[in-house]
Amino acid sequence: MKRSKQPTIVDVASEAGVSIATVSNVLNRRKVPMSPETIRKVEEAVVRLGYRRNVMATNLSRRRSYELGLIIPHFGGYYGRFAEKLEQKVHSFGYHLSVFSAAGMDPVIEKRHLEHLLQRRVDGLVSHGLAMSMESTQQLVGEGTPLVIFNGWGWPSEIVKLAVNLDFAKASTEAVQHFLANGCRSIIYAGRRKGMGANEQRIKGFMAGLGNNAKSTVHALLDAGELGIEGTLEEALRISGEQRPIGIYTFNDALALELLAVCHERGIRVPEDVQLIGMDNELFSKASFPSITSFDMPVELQTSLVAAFLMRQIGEDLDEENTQLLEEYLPRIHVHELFIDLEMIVRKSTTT
DNA sequence: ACTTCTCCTTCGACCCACCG
DNA sequence: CGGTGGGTCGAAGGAGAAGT
Repeated sequence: MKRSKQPTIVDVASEAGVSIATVSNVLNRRKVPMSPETIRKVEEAVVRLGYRRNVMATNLSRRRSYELGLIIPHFGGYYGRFAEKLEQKVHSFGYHLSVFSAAGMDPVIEKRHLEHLLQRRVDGLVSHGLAMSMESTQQLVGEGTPLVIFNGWGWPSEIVKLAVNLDFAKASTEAVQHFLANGCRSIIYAGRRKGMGANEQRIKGFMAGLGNNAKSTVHALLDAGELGIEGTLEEALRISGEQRPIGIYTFNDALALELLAVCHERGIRVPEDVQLIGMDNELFSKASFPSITSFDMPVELQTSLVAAFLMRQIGEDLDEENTQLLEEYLPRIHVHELFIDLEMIVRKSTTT
């Protein structure tokens, strides 16, 4: 399909009767002194010809693409919100964000996305800690592409300069302590996918929350992916025996909601017999009956930090607000990981 | 097979007229 | 002569097309 030639800066210059550089100055460099007459001629020519800047040529000239890449596990829930917020943040710096999903961690697709982003000469990359392999990340960093990881634990410092992580471990500790304070005599963690970083963090925090109560309190770590929803509830009931109430802390709100539905089906009372705490603070956790206690994900703060740090790595000037943000948070980095607190939203699933 | 041109824009270097 | 305003010039950039 051959397209008719679009007007270029050359056409505008010829139409306005000035040089190409003058057109460029009028359109982009307002600080260069120019007569009002020249500005008027150029602007009129632009309108007459319907000129639109050619971004590819601009990038070629600037040796920058002003494009950033984001790789996330999928587009749902928290990740969708993260992408939307980050898009807004980087846009305020004059950057465009291209978002890709890792499509269930398929290494072939991951490589294809990565290659595509590199061919597009992205100026920086943001990746979820699970969405990219160590090998791909190493390649990226080796080529000098600035990279910020979010929700990635245990990455080697020589690869990752900063990982902006939500403190799932701390939140999980808080969840367990909330159950204990509510008098739960059995506490269960229902997770997803063994070996996943975010899951491991939750388990770590879960055990820390039990602390000295680990011996006296019935507790277990279940894999809901393996057991299924019904199987998870059955196993929780079996392990708990006569101990009530049972506190079930789930990997996310979706899982908590599914468990809630099964409890309703079986006539198990929530929160009297089973208490539930989810994660993500999805809209439905507030709308369900009873509403589900959950943790709010500070996406606003997390994306602000990711954007500000990435911009600093790229060499962009930060405004006062972003400078202050980095000054406040960067001293809190441990090795290269920054932890952000989640806020527990207590609802009816844990209050009698 | 190899070299040169073309695409389009930016930006530092440079030019010229004018003024005090 | 030096400073300033209002411009222009030309190199650079990566990759595909065109020319030799």
